[in-house]
Amino acid sequence: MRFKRVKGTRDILPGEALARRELEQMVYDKFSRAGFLPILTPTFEAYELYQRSTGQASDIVIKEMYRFADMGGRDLALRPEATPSVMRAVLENYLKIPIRLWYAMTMFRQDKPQKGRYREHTQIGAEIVGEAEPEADIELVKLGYDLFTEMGIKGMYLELNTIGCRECRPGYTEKLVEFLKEHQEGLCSDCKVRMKRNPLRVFDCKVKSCQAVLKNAPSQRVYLCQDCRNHFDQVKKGLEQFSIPFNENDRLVRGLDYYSRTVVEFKSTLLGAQDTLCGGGRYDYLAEELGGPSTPATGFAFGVERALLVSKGEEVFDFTKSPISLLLLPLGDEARGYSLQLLFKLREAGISVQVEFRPGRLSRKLKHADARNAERVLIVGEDEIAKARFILRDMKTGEQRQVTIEELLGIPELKEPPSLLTSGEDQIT
RNA sequence: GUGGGUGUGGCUCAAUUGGCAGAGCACUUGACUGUGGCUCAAGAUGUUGUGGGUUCAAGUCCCAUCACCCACCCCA
Repeated sequence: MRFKRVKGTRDILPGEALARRELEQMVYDKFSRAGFLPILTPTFEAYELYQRSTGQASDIVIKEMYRFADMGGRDLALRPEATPSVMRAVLENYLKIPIRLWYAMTMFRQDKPQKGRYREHTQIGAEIVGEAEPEADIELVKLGYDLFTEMGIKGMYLELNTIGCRECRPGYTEKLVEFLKEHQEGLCSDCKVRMKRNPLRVFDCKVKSCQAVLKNAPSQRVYLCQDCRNHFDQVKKGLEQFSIPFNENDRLVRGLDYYSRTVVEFKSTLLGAQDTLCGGGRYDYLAEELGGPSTPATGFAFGVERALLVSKGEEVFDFTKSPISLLLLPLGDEARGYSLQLLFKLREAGISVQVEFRPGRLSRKLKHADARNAERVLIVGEDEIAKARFILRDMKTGEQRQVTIEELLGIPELKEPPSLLTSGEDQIT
């Protein structure tokens, strides 16, 4: 029985895995320097956590969660996103706020897979918990912007909006619903449902007739309270001050229920209709929703697979070409055991080295060595062991000479870290 | 949930109006018993996604089904 991977999941082969490590290292450095601490939360949580935070009006909760019962009858779900877990962890562990946290964790959503979208995917995110100031939003956006710039994200642009707070949003949604009701006949069936559940989401609709109706919809701008207006103005001012280009888009809402005030999306023109690379915003009420004290917070998260897709494109390291710095070629049974000892000795000295144990004549072994991209080989035969002098052959030039183990340890090139990464044409997909 | 596309050796793809399932790459072995890359020779690899139907005959035509890819919705 040959098995296949489950729909929407992927095997991340060495080439891509290496690229991801490189990315994670970069992110780690950047976040650490900005005072963000790493956090890891469980892969599954109580279903209710997401229901209460991500929201009953979100598509994620309505139809995309992996929900299951464990043997104790607990109602659980694989995490579809991390923010609720992070906030839950902050509250549950009474972490001292303010605190800056970041994570790189897998997420699970049961939607239909396509390019750059998988049922299991990795998100890297950052959260500032306990700071209500617009500067926290600015800091975060700047952090993301620098990160994506450094990654070489192509066609990147940024959309920004505010969706008000609990003071001013109700007044606005009332007006919006009023308007939508008047123009109900022009709306698609989905929007009619959204109108009742989460009216702001109608702005997400791509149906042309709906967009036509929405063209004349009241703008939230007009209804913002003074505090929200100030907050938004300051965020915008900050971004301008630090030369971060953005489009102000009063149609940008977000798919999740917990957002308030600032919402932001990083997009790439390379991604087509599902162009969102990174999403985030402020969620000042989430802590209270989860039974904690009033705790303002703001954060963002991006999909690693998607980010890699728009930074490196289809190009990824070709791991089949990753070289072997030194390969030992034992000849004969006795030489195999000897080579293993030698292998460990050389490794302890910091040399990157492997052994070809498979049987065969020297010519066959050399052929294998070549196929494995060995840069040098060391021939370990009975004669060499007896004389304690081995033949070191440069596979590129074909030059070879006799060396003792002491001489081998003194060759500086062998101590250089292995260069596993060779750029190639291997496919991400 | 909706729409489109593709399924043939490990990989990339051929196969005429329906007529013996093929090539290139990769792989194995040998020429070469301790010196690779080049060359030459030989070899292995398939339920043509699956099930049914039409036919003397189906990779090819028809029906069904599955898988994967792409797009929509939504999201990262």
